[in-house]
Amino acid sequence: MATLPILQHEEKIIQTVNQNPVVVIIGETGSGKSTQLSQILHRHGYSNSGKIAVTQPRRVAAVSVARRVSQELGVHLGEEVGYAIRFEDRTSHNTRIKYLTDGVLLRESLADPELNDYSVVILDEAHERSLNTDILMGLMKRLVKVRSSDFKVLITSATLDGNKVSKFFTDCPVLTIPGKLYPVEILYNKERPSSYLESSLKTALDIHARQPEGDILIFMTGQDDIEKLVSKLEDKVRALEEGSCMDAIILPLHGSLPPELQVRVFSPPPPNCRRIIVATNIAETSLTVDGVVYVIDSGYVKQRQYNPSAGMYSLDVVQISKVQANQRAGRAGRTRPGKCYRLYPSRVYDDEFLDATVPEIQRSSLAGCVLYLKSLDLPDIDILKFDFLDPPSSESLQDALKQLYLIDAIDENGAITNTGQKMAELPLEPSLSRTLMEANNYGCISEALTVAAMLSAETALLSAPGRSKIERKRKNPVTNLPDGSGLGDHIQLLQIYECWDQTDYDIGWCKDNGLQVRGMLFVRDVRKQLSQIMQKMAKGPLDIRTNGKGEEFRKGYRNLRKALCTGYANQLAERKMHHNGYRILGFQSQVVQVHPSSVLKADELGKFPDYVVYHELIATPRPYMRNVCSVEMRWVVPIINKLKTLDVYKLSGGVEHVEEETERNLPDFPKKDVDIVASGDDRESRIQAARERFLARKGNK
DNA sequence: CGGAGGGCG
Repeated sequence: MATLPILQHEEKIIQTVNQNPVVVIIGETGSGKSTQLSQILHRHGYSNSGKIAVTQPRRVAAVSVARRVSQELGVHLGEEVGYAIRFEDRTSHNTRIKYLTDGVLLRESLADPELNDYSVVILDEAHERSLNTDILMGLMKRLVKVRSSDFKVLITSATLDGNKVSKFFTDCPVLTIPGKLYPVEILYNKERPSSYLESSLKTALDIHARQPEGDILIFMTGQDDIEKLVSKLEDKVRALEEGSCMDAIILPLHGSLPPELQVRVFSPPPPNCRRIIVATNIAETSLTVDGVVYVIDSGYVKQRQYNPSAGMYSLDVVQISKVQANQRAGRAGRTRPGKCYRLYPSRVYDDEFLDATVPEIQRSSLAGCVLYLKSLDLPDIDILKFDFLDPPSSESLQDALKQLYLIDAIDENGAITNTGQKMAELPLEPSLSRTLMEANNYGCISEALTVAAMLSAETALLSAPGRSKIERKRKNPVTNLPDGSGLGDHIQLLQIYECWDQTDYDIGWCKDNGLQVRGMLFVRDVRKQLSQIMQKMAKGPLDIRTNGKGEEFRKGYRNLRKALCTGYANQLAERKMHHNGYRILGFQSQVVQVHPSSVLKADELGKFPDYVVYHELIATPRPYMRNVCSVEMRWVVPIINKLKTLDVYKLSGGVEHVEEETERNLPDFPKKDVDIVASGDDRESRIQAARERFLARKGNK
């Protein structure tokens, strides 16, 4: 234990913490910061007046670090040392050191914004800049002022942006704790390769043929590239003359790989055999592979980003940041000196890579975040001027306000409503919380709970190897899986869960139908958690039983779809007259399609419904609505009316300067477009009226 | 008809 570098700095750390409310700790990999900082503070009495909280961006980390620390202190996990993650709280009144995910601490701060349980909060892995950690940093900055002397905040960060964090916390001190990494030699390509797939292949084979033993870790961007590279590597390795060099096994590693295949990277290779692991950035932080001596870094990563003016996400391949490049290189030096082959020139690293990854808060829709901050009701905090380490654009904040207004979470002045306050209690995206609120009024809360839970797990539902097969199955009536009665994907998700429910949560049934067991169990947990929160809010019994093909089924799921329409008022689309493209309402004008994987059915004329709500817009690179639900025009009318009263300036509390009225894209078909649609009649006139009022309002500005 | 990096309540 004495070998951990951080322990040699114990005195300095305590002295600095004594004298400062906030301290930034730059702890390199292997410094022991995650396990030792809490213990050091504990030893020096910081846990006497309250608990020491240590946040982690990931659950597994919170659990495993807590376990380690409890062992080191020789106590039972859950006593002096415990952890809290979603669905699981292993702490007691004895707990002095509590590891928790950043999300859990945020939830706790909803109940007690001053976090009076804690004397110290350590935000670990803050350099990863997770959305929740960024919000927490903003809250901590306020809290150290409010709670003054008895409260300490420690933030761990990376070398490259430690000073930035320090500046944010009014120039607090920065302590650097060296790590225990072995040196890693960095080798650059002279030029950027035309194909980083081919370049990785060549580099890997080169290492395999010429370098001493040690595993190779290759960072690629996604499943597709990984599969291609794995198969090429297998061909080449097989073609090598026997005995000319050692054996090699090739292992893919990415998130949609089933867990039993993921854990293969944790078992050591047979003797005289080299492992070549081809991974996404899952191997950058989430999973640590032992035995890696060589890293091949493509310099790219797949990143999800949100465009607030279009209300759309895209998944793009982008260049990594310097922090990421260093993190990747560090993976080669965990067991002995290693080498990192960067498939790009050093000038690209120097001149083109950003210092740090663009924080998630600048790449996400902020509706949930803004609702959360509003619900805290901090008198001294103005949401639009909330002090973030890296503030999101005002465009993004206004988009969030607009969305929250459309789903009744805030009023026209931007103040949180009673509905909004309740919505914030639910661990869901605002659209889904709003759907639950509404479903409660329509007597379909059970169905809505299921839909919300299913969508919370969505990506974890389909098993990886059969993904494309399942997608085909979704269309193909040969399968036993229900088809959403043609009404869309939300309904299908509900029906799938109800089928599973009827098998008494049979695991075999999941496997037979190509559904991930872990994903479905997660859905059941989420549904239970949501039910409990709803019961508590209702202050009375709520019929949350799953009742299979009951009332809602017979009524064409009308109540549920109506509730979804209200919840997704900010994600509404109207079909173009002459084809099956949709225009989305409330964002800048654009035409989108229903995602090909959708089970939404066209009518006998081949037309989709006039109106749908969608769970997500994704450009890949063509714009699609993913997970759509058919809704009726008369449910849509009040939403269109609300869109007309939208005044972002007022929503912002009249304080923020709004540059220019963004186009609302209210329904306004060109005159020549006289294609007759099912519900044509009074739709046309309403649309015309809406258009005129909108234009009139615009003219007034 | 298209494609899914990672993570959290």
